[in-house]
Amino acid sequence: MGNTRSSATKVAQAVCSDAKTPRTERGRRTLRKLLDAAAEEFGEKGFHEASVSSITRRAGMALGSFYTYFDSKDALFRALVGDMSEKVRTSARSALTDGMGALEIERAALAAFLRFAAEHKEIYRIIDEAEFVDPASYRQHYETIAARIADRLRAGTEAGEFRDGLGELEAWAVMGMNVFVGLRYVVWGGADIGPDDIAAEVNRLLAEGVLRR
Amino acid sequence: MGNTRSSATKVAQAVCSDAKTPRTERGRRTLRKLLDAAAEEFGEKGFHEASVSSITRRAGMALGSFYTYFDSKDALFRALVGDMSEKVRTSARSALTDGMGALEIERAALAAFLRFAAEHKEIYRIIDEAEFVDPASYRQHYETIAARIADRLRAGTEAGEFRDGLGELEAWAVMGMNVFVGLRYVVWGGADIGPDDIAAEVNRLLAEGVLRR
DNA sequence: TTGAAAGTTGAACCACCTTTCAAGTTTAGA
DNA sequence: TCTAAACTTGAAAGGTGGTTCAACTTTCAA
Repeated sequence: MGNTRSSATKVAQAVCSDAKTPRTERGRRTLRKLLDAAAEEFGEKGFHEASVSSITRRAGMALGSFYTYFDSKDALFRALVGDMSEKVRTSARSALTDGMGALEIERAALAAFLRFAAEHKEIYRIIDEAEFVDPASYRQHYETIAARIADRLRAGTEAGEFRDGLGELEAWAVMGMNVFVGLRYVVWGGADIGPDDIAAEVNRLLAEGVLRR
Repeated sequence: MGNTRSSATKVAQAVCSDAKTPRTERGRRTLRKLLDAAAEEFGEKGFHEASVSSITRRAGMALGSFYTYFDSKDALFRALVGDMSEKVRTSARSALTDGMGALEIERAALAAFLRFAAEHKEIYRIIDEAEFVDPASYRQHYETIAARIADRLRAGTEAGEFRDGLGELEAWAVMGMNVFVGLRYVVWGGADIGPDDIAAEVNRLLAEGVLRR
């Protein structure tokens, strides 16, 4: 199932600030089960409707075990936000390969993000709810992504492919586009358009804008 | 204080589906006080941290009076989302005047939205939290705004100012830009850039995109 | 083999906060 | 003025669900 020693260890590192680090392999497996169950539960119900007892029930363990791994329901949520936030960033980065042009990079990053969102619709609810449960992580999530987009835009300008004057503000605008089309066409669904087609159309808007020429 | 008979009546109509319509002028004033106190409380604390007793304390009335006007804390929140949602739409529309070009309309609508957000930073938290407390209103809020943007884009195309191929997807992208720059530069603040300058820069991005020419 | 550390268990505690209600006060129109 | 309806009041009921804890089981290294 992919719960090898190394992947479980990675989990423990990623969430170490909020989870009590397990000492044994059994503990690492239990922590992973807890995080997976929590992602489902928080994704379906939201933070406040979700209950610790329901999460442990999903994970197939007793209520009390929860507090071996987390100090509180809040701490679990924080750990999960960090976990998810890293996954989102990783998914976009892994889609980029050498030799891509600046515009192509934006298209590929968006398509990868949309595919990831399709597989993990719960990220929207979890990241969005962090605004209320864990504001610091919420800010950090978006600021980190915006910084990365801003870097890519500047690189595009330096490569002569993009115009001048692209900075942080444009990065936030690009991020907003990506997030909102993902919400509408991937999370909500109902329109017959796949990640690649969405990315292509948004990419055209990003490239040339709306003005007729 | 602006609580004239006619404005209080308007309130009662706007929230009628969730509030119990007051019969007297005193009742309308009390309902308005409740909505204002709730906007503050929900804006500061979020739905779940906010308490009915704290809201009535802010509004300067007894706890029990709350249930004269709303069936539940949820009903109050729904009423408030409807109230806020309408205010956002009104603010953008009121900035548009006859004779504006299509691109200028987008700039003016964004600037007006940003000014409104600066005056009512709580709208972000309230609308965002509707995703969890009142999903139907959340969807409706964004779908309504997206539909309006899509109409404006189509009008721009018909007027020959915008290119072809602008539809719902582009409308969601535009809305995403606007929401995210508002979050970053107005709600979070910290950068010395005002609504008009933000709107101008986003407008350039929308007009011509990022490609060098 | 063995014992100390790690992990598991679930009943019970308890703090919090929404909602109710019956009694009192104010308003508005006849 | 007078009375029925509208509105106000705040103590207390009642439910929910996070958190604790002490006894029990499993793991692992010496």
